[in-house]
Amino acid sequence: MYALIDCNNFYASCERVFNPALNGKPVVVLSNNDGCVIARSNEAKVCGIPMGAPAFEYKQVFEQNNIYVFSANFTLYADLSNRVMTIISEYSPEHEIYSIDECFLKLTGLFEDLTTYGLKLRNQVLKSTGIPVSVGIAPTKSLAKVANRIAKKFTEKTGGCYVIDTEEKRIKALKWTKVDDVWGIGRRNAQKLKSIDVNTAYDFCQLNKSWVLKNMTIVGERLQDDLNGKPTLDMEPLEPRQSIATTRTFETDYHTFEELRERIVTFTVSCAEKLRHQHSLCNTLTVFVESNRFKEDEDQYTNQAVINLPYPTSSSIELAEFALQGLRSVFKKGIGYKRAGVILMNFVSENEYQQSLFYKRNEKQAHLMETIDKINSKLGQQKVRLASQDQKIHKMRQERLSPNYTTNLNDIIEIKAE
DNA sequence: TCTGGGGTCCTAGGACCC
DNA sequence: TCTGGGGTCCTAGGACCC
Repeated sequence: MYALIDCNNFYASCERVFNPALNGKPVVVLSNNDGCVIARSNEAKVCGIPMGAPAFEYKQVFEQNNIYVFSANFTLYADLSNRVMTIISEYSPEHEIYSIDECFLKLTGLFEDLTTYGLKLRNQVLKSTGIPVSVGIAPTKSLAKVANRIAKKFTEKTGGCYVIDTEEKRIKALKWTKVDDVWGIGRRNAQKLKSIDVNTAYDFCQLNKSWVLKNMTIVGERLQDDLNGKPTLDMEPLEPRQSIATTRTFETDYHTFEELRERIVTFTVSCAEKLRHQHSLCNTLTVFVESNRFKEDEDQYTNQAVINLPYPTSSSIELAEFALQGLRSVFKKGIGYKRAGVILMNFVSENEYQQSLFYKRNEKQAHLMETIDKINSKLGQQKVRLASQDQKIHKMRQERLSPNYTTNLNDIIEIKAE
């Protein structure tokens, strides 16, 4: 059996942990730049705020419904996520952290009643972290997803844990699940399926196998098997990332090369730090720039430069030089740039990689990077940085940022005695 | 005025080989 | 009129996830 543990409205729940006055109140969390809604408490969902809603369009709705609005505080969310995952991972020798707020467990050799087990897990996470989670348990991963949905939807009835352990329950659950809500069936395929009158997960499972293979590739075929109770999607081991990206939408449009340059260098350094953290070197670097697609009356332009590096590296200095080379080749005057980014890919391990006949890895720089990483991890991000980076830590709009309760001593919660 | 960010996997088609 | 056959590797773009 597999269990899927999913945090309820995770970011909104994180904001509530140290601010219990928010319990029972509608809460939304906004993306970077306070752009879009990326998390909603149940109360906010009831107010009709969709996922991804542009904040400025919903300003009135926020006010009319007394909604508590927060800028995304990813430092806080990442820290609370780690706490939740630590607890969950103690419940089984095999766990897979699927996203910041979801974790699969493989359950083998359990003697305990599964519902009891799930409820115990749920209660411990809630008690230890303040984060409410839902637990779904079933014979396959995709069915555990379905079970989780039921647990979340009918929290009062289920107590937040639902188990699919009989064929009757499986059929009933699949008939209840709309085809658009199936894990792995996105907008495109849902549309296609509905056009042939396939409306529920159950209908999808009844479909002819060759139709599924032809129209939804092997991905669809695997999903169908998995939903039919034949475990096809297994636990995936934790691997280093295959690509690392830093991309941003700017607060205003940039028109000059210099403005873009310092941002691109900072993006590159941020990617390089993550690259070194997983002990990889990269072989390919992509730089892209985009104009403001919402200003339809202005000239639109997007371009990217893909640079195949002459030797694999993780040095911020070297990568920044390549990134600037890329930026120079895509930069065009007279455009208002609204978004840009850097993507690293084609990684090799720091310890085993093909050396070049003509270039040698700069060992001095590798040591320098190690030292900079150590200083920054001790004294705070970007304390040591390249001169070509932003001179200021770049200000994005974050008007409603909550304190870093758990990661900054100055933000630690105060408890006042009467 | 304002509209996010970071990932993975699969396939078709091009370029190449003999 | 007619234009082979069988491979591999790479990449861009699509579809999906959170």
